[in-house]
Amino acid sequence: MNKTTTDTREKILATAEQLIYQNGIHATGMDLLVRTSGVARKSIYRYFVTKDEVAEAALKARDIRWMYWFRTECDKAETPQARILSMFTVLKGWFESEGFCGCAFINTAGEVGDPDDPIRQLAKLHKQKLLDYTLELTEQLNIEQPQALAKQLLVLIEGAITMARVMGDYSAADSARDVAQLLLKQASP
Amino acid sequence: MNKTTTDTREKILATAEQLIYQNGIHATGMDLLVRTSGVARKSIYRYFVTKDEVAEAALKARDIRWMYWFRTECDKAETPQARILSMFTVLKGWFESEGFCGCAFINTAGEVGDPDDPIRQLAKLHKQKLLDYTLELTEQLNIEQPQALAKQLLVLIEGAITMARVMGDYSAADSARDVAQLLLKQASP
DNA sequence: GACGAGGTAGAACGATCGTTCTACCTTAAA
DNA sequence: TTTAAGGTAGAACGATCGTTCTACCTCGTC
Repeated sequence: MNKTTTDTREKILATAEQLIYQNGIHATGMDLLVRTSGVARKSIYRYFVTKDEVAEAALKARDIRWMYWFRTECDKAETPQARILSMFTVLKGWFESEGFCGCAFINTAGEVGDPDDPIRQLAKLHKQKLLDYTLELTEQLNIEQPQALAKQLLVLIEGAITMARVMGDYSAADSARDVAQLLLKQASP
Repeated sequence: MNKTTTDTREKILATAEQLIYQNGIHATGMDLLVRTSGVARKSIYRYFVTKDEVAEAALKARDIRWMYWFRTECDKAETPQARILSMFTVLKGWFESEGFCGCAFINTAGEVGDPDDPIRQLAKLHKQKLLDYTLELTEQLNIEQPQALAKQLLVLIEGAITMARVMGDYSAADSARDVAQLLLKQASP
């Protein structure tokens, strides 16, 4: 594969990811994608059969990038407890970062009614990955029920993200963190 | 105002609410609304200037109806503690009810990019009402910081709803309930 | 030097969108 | 009985949607 070809493909995906994240799938037209990316219509349809395929690929890319970013940020903390708590400070940093529009997968899942739609499956998979990570962290605690705690932590994470998006209340991350701290104290006394 | 006129208006709103809840605002076209409601195009535009106005009115109606339902369901419990915990069993009943598609306001907020859009403001207002209610409940506990607990409870509620919608995991309500129970025990020993 | 692959610009297609308009029916009040 | 208001059915408008097509440019390779 040529260098310029991957460049074009990357440019399409990066632009689509940004546009979809900001405005959603429905509101992101091919015309806007062409204009914003600077890539010709024909070139887009060379790499992707349909618009939905572009959206799917863009969200897949975001899934990988976001998960990698979140993991590496949280893994910087040294103890298992600190890693769990740092999830919420990392989240707050995300909320306060420029261009924050909530979770792309919660948002796009909201505008797709069909549960069998590939977009919905992508969103579910993304959250499953996040649950896997929280489970990874809780298993480092050597507690009795790491699964139960992991799920409770995911509830807190999703709640904080949703409140940040819908209410614009970024301090929801702090509230979630406080609850997480209590959960940790309760789990390993 | 005539009887038939309010009937027509109600039919429009009820149908729009259902369609928007299931498929989102963008995916709900006027053609589908006309066909599903059985109300003529001209009649719809007699009551509403634009489609956005229909969506706004439909969501406003849903806000009132949902909040009333949620309050009355939760208020059935007799003690303040029980009312707080019952929020999560009520939520689980909602998740398992037929046609559940998550929270209409989280969903629609996801497909509207502009934070100043009336739909976004409606979503924010809805969650504010929910926070007001949780605060109402926590204030009945006679604890030190009812506001902090109310916000933590809202995080749990939003997290459970989001997990139910995105992951299809309705037992998230149970996880949230367990955490709430711990919070209650911690708040008023 | 010819050539095919991959790029750009933009016209154009049919479908669908929100919206308006015409034409006719029903009903309660003047 | 006439009239005006509110209802229905559906054609039709312009705009925009996703998609395809034509025409031309720019390369590295045989």
